Amino acid sequence: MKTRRHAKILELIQERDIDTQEELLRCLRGAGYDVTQATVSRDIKELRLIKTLSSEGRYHYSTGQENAPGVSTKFLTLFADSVLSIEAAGHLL
Amino acid sequence: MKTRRHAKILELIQERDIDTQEELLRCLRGAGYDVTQATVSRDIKELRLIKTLSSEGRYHYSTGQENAPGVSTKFLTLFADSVLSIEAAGHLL
DNA sequence: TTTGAATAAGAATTCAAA
DNA sequence: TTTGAATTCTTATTCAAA
Repeated sequence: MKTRRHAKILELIQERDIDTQEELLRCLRGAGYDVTQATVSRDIKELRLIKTLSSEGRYHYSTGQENAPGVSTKFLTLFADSVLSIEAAGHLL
Repeated sequence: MKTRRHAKILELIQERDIDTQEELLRCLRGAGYDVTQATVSRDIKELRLIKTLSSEGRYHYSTGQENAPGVSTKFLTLFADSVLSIEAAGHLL
């Protein structure tokens, strides 16, 4: 469960600008992850996300290393979906 | 004045682990910079410092790019001292 | 182990002022 | 422009619980 959520978080912060944990929380909930800010804070720590300053002078979350956009995002999405499938099919394995 | 303080901040966060702005504030005051947390917050933003997770799992401030240690720190110190000298000699120029 | 509720701790911003 | 005081906002942690 946590793994899937982590993948989703990485996906989210690459898709759009997430300024606060509250904002991330709303997005997660929109995606069906019903957690609280405390969990988001822990997730951010575990994922080693950082709050950086955008070119417009606003803070937002990002992974430290800039990864080639597109490819990694797609991989993450794929990964998240895979885990979802495995979990969904889990009882058949 | 701000420039000197900025240089000092960069020096400080490379010398030791600074976990919070309050801690940085104390160090700055120890170095003779009598400012408040509001100013430190702004300085951090202007310097684009980020809060990263150390290997021990603790948060601390750092510049984003890891720069070769030693050289840059010395340069910064030198720079800070230079500015100090210029300011001290300012009325003679 | 992972989580939430509540709280504490930390950081950003506002508003005034010099 | 830069700053501080006060405030608000944001985030980390504690403590209990499942």
